Amino acid sequence: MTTTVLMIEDDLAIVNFMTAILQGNAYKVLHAAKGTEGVSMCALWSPDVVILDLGLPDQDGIDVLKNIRSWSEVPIIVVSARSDESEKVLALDEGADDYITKPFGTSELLARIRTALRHVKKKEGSAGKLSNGAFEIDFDKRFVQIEGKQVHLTPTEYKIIQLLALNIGKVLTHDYIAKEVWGPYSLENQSLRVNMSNIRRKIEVNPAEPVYILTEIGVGYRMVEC
Amino acid sequence: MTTTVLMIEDDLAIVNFMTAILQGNAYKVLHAAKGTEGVSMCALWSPDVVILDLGLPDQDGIDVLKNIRSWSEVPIIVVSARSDESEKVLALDEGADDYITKPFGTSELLARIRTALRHVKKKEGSAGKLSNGAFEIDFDKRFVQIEGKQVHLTPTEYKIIQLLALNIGKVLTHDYIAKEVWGPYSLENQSLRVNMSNIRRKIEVNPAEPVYILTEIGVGYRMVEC
DNA sequence: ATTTTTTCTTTACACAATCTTAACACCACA
DNA sequence: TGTGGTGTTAAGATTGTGTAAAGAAAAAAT
Repeated sequence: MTTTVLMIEDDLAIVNFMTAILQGNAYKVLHAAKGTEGVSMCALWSPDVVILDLGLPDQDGIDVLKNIRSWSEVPIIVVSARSDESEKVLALDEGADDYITKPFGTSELLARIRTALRHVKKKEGSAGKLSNGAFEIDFDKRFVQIEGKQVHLTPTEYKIIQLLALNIGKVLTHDYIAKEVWGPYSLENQSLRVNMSNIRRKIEVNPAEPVYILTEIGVGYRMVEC
Repeated sequence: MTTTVLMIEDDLAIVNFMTAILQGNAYKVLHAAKGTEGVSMCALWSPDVVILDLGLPDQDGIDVLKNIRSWSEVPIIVVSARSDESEKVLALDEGADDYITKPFGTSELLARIRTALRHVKKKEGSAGKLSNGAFEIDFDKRFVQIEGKQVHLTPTEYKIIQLLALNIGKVLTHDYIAKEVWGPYSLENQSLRVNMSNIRRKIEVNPAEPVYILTEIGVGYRMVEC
């Protein structure tokens, strides 16, 4: 389970330098040079942490911050050459988890990344496996079994079922699931219905009377405990 | 629900200044001048956030940090006059949630406090549970049980029952419930009566003699505490 | 580079759940 | 015996959901 860092930064010198450092510390590094590109990469790859430079050429960095924060809770560390207090306050209040002023030491950045990651790790709780009656899911191996037999799920189906399993017992709204799975792109979420139907055909004995994933009409879906 | 800040700081000038600022922003402020005192006050008062100055006279600030972190997950914002990178890294890795170097602006500190508080809020979830005799409602999971058995509620029914549960013991007027559930459009609400009847059929043993939700004739409805 | 396979999205429609409205029964009380 | 407030039931209208199928897009294989 490698940790992925998305760097949204236009200065190539910094990018190359930081990429080397991060890779040397066993992080996988993604890079976007523009804000718009950064937003879509964030949706596509779901990184574990985002490093955002506010001094981007194409778009106000704060807008990128707001955009990502509107549909994702990924930790965002803002990096800026400006040390105005007003900008710091703005960034932090718009949802940034940290704000570092250039120039900064690499070991400090690494430490702040570790700090940001601590927060999400705690939330996710225990990874590993979950067994719930005849239903089993292994998050590490990306593996779903039903009554001992493996079922094959497409990437989208797996994302959905993983989300429900990580929040077992809780009702997740259509909106929330859609944002987590598809990112900021507002598809008129019939895809979710179709996917759920396909999932049920694969994991339920009788898809018309589901046992594992129930519908809360008008609200969303819930994976039942036990 | 006031938010409490514990300041562990020996410089009285800073303490007085910061206390004024924090109180001006509706925080309740506790203060400890020594590390040992800080640890015990933290245990005693369970503040929502700790501001820790590393330059304490009696004890190494890092030890205070380690101590608190060994038994509490309260957000700790470290403040220091030293800007060594090594100290920052050490503090962050020992569990500090942030590190600010003196001198810093008050609005930045306030923003960082808000950021730290966001994290715990997220982790705590929203509301929690309420159990009232054989009646149980879990707001987080959107789950209602009566005598251990789950009852299925429609969206409207759930909104109503949630409203009553959140104001348990209080009488809520027809008008108030209608506005909360259906918005400002004042429909001549027979729907509320119908919904209440349906709710009672689901949660009461004998709907004709309700136990959980009582009618206050001419006024509204009330969920009784039991 | 081209074909084959898989996956994703959209459309359409049947069916089920929910909401609203209306009609009426009931009870307390004057 | 009315009257006002309330509870219950039923029916149509509305909205939400599940499923199948087909074309588009992406990934894998040749």
